[in-house]
Amino acid sequence: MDFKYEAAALIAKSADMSIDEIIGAIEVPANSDMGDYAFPCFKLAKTFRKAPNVIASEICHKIEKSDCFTRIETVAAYINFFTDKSMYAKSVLEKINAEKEHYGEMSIGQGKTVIIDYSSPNIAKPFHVGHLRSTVIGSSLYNIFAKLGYNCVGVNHLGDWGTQFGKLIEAYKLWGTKEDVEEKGISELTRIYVKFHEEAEKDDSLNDRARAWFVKMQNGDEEAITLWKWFYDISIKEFERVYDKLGVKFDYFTGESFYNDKMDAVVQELKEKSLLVESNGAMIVDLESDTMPPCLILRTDGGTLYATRDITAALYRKRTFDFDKCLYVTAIDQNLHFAQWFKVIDKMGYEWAKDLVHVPFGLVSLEDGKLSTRKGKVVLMEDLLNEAVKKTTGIIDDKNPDLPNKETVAKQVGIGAVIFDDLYNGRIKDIVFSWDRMLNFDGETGPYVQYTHARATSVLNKAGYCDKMKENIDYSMVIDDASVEVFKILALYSDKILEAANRYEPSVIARYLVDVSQAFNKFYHDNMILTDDVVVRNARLAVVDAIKIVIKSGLAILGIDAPEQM
RNA sequence: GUUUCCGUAGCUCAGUAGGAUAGAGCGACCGCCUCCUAAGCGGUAGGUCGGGUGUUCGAAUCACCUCGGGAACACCA
Repeated sequence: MDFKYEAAALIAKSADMSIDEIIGAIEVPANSDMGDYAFPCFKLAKTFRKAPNVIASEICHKIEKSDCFTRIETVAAYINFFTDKSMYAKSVLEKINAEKEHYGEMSIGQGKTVIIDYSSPNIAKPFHVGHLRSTVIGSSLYNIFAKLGYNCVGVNHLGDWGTQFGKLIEAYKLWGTKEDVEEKGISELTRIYVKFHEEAEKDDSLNDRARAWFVKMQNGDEEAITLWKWFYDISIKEFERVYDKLGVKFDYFTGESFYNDKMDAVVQELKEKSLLVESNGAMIVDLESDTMPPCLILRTDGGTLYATRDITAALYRKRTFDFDKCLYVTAIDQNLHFAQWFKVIDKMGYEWAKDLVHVPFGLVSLEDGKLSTRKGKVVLMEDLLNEAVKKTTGIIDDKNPDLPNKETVAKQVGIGAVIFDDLYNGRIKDIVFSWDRMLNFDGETGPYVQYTHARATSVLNKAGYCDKMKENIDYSMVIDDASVEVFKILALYSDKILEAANRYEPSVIARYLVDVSQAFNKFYHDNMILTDDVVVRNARLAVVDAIKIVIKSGLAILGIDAPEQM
């Protein structure tokens, strides 16, 4: 039973309109004194040529009786519906109990593919807090679209090709040793990379030698490729360690190098379509008629660029996966870049250019300014995660010293806190990294949601909750305000997933989980669950069980574990 | 200069396909564990929704202007 749909159907019949015209306008009033669902009649004023409040009362008069609602009344231009509380409780709880972890899933994405390009760090550079956003936002979008039934393809478009590797090879030849690189990994590669830039300031010939190395790489020179592959493997090993901690997965690690041998054909295609023009020695696609700066395709020396590789990758992905959407989760400062090459795809005559979506997020900076690998001004991802786990361990020792699996829980909670913090606010917001905020576990945080889940689990365990208790539940036992508030929120789950997908905004889910948690904690506070009255007890346990299912499911969407105890 | 993003409580932010008295959390102050996990719950204090004009029955939400902050803008990614 869908109460919102039922309300829309009643209005539609009474006003002689279609349900589709009505249902989008149905609201859930902020204050339950005004009902559980409401329909504002202002918009009908023009069609009916009457005052909104007159329309409201006329429609209201004609509405037929329904078992779903105990009361339907008019307040000014609003028609307010008061649900039959126990029927409402029954419909929400039975649905969740029947669907379990599949509750909230939809099939609108059935047979469609969405590619999500996320994380995509540069090889040979440290994985720092600036990389967290793309990683967790993309990973969460993957889960969100999967809930809608889409076939999701997660791609880590590694920055693993380009002149920077020529620089690295030259730097290694000059100042590096096999032992140091093997022992210290990326930090050693970073050291010699930074040194290269310092030295190149004084001696420009270093840059020439670096470019020469890159040309060798492109031509498959054995020494160059061996070194490159070595740096690549070292980096991937460190990245994998971070991904494991974060619980993030990818279907493909096809980075930029993957497209090295596929770009010639694209350049050729651009030429054939007369889009490529020469400008100051470089080859560009002119976008003046689209009020954008030109898109650079080939450098003066014939080398490819970022845009060349992205265009090539998009064509490859369309051919290989025939996607319905391809999402690029990158920082907002790349806005122009994406707008430019999306336009180039469009100019090439591909109608699917409209399916390419840049999902931008705000910049991360430190309290004293920008993150900078070269200046050593970074907070490493591993340090952050370790610190969060350490802090959590301390809290557990303090609050729940006898907790079993302490280490596992500390990881789940500490890392959950970091992920949740990133996903809680709108992705477009800039973030100033703060240890204090990151390690605060009170209020609207991951640990708060996890704690709520642990509390719910604890009650269920104490009750020895089992299938037998789910039989013959008397839903009239859970019609108090706190319970009804819980049902209203639980009923919104699939709407929220859909909204999160439409807006490419995981924060919709994160905020929803806080709403669920707040509703539960109020319910928990107001209602003694484990009472002697078995009828009341079983009804309340059903509420707790439903909440547990939804919180666990929602946290999973964000990529966060839901410990049973903490 | 052009383009673009942002501006809501002391701080961090929700709320923007226009709708019933602008919401949380943190911080501050005051309460609540002989009762299911106090990483919790309740309460108090705190707001010219940057400013202006317009559209509308109705604007934090839309349009135009303006102020303030960030970012991008040719051979890096």
